[in-house]
Amino acid sequence: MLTERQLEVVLAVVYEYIECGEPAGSRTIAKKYLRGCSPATIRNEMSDLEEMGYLYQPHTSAGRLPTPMAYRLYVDAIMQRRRNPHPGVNGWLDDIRDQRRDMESVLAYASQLLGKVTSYVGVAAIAPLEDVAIHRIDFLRLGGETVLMVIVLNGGLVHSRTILLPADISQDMLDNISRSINTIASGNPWGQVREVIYSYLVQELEQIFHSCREAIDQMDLILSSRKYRLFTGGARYILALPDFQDMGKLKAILSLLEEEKNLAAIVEKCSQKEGVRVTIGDENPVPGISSCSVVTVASSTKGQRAVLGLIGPMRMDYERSIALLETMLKGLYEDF
Amino acid sequence: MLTERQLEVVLAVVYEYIECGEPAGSRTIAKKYLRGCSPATIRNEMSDLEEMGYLYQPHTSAGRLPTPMAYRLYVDAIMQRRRNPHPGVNGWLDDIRDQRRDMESVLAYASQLLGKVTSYVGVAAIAPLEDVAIHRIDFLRLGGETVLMVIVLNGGLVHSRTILLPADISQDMLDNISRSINTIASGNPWGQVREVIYSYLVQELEQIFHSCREAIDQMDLILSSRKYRLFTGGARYILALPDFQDMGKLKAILSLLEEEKNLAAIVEKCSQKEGVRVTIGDENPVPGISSCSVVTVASSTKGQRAVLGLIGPMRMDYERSIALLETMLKGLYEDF
DNA sequence: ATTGGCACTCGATGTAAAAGAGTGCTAATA
DNA sequence: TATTAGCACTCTTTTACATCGAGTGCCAAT
Repeated sequence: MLTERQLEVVLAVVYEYIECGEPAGSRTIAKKYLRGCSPATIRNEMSDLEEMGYLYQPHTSAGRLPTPMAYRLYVDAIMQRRRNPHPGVNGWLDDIRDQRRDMESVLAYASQLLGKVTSYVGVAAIAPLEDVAIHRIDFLRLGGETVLMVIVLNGGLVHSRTILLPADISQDMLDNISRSINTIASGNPWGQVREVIYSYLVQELEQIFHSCREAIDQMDLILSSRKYRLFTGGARYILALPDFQDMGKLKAILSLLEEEKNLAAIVEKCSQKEGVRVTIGDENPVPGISSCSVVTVASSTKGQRAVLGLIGPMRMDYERSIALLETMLKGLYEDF
Repeated sequence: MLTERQLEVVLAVVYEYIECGEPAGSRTIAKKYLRGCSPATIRNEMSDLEEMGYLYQPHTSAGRLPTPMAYRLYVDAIMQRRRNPHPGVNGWLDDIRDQRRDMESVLAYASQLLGKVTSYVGVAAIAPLEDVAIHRIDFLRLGGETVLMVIVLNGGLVHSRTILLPADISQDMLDNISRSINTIASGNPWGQVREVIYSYLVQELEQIFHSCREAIDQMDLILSSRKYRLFTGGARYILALPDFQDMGKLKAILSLLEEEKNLAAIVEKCSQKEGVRVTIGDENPVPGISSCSVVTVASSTKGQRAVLGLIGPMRMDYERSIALLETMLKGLYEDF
């Protein structure tokens, strides 16, 4: 569909706009990217490309801007190419290694780092895989009717949830229950042991079984829904970007970050396949950030699925973002 | 120092500015607040008040704005008065009761609620008191060298931390250690049992003691530092306020929210005494938000110190904010 | 098919005048 | 002596208008 030169022009416009943040004129493109052509030629091509939906003018006397279609073209082109690892990541990873123990704080820190070095919003997320084995389940009486249920999955992911259990079940009884449950569950995925545990609880705790309903429900919630645990960082840095001087956009993105649900939708959508994924503008499942792009990289090992991501303006530096995320996730996986 | 009428004028200017967000002119003040005087009289008073440092003009032909001193006067006046409970809080508390179990999620939700209904930034924090008794300490082997240490305090506060312990200490051994420690610690504050636990670990775990160093360190960190666990919510709503149209201020406040350390400083300072505390502009320990005010209310029970707060522009609605926080904290304490 | 030339468009920038809000001062007043 | 009306003055905001310049579209020449 597109001639060789048209492709060159589109990519040049995208590149130029990502670099400089201003509409690219025919003159600039001719001089910086297609030396063989005159501005007039570029103008003709641009005019055609505008009809085709790749470019548009904010007003008559301005240069051309890329449409989401053009960004898509550009990103697909990048993805074909071989990427170099992002420099500097190793140093940051050393920082992480030095100071952080558990997955939670590693990811929290990683998301902040991502935000800081890119000026976009950093995202990190982790969720258990469907078939992850349970490592152990413990119950700790907090006092009164409340009991803390701690579920540790193989791979080190820890979930804790407060549930209500009758006050007359002592800690010793809880320990016994936990021991029995662990005998059944430990090393197996929830799907395989759910029924067994259920019937164990039914017969063992007959008299108080109705109260255990909630424990089972919560286990289901944690172990079946496989919700992502989300971390974001660096929101403050986007304020410096020219693209977010508009309060409307700013509000949309801050709302997104505060609404766990929407952020989860984005991460979920992006993480369906392994590796890098770029979602441009309207391709995002969340309305309101249709002028933003999301770059994510996902990977699974040891029963967990981890996602690192960056949310930035549509004219974000895709090439660098992708390289950074890939290098970082790879580095993190070497440690954990 | 201030005559009766001067006081009236200052308070009127503050009130007017809080209400309308624009500099108050002599005419307005005379018409809306001091009917007995003419604008010219008010002008004279204002001029004196400006010399005294209570008011200032952004430029010659504008009305007067309150200085932090004036806000202080205004807030002190409010604090003298009896406050009515904030309406609507009971409904929100019902929401919280229905859906949330543990302190963590209650406070997270509360902070979001506070932000949403005021358009300021909501803050919630909780920390153990110095003499809080330990309820129990457990160790859960996560796999490899990592062990999850869970410390439950009387009152329901739960701290967990991943520590490293040699892989050859089995879960059974961990359970034994935990049992012994709990026999010593349960029901007592850390300060009283620290040494006993220390020497127990020394003699019991002689051969691996050096590895337990970290466990003790982490206990100290959690139990002695009594750091606040912080929650913030509603940052997105301040974007709509005219006071935060300025990117500089916005950046300052977002940075504050992302920097746990600074936020902790604010909460700590505000929570030194019981009840309501208002910190205006420069009175805040954190530079950068010198154009903001912080209203907090603190209270201690059951071994915990809880703080609710609002961070808003200096011209925030102090009266409503104070009422809201007081009503809310009181309501939360009835439940927990 | 490409290019140079040129008229045209439209936002950005700058300047000047007018409008409006509010003050400070002075002289009159109670 | 404290208050007030009146008025000149200051400074921002708004509006209008001219200018500039980047960039286009189109046409005729190559």
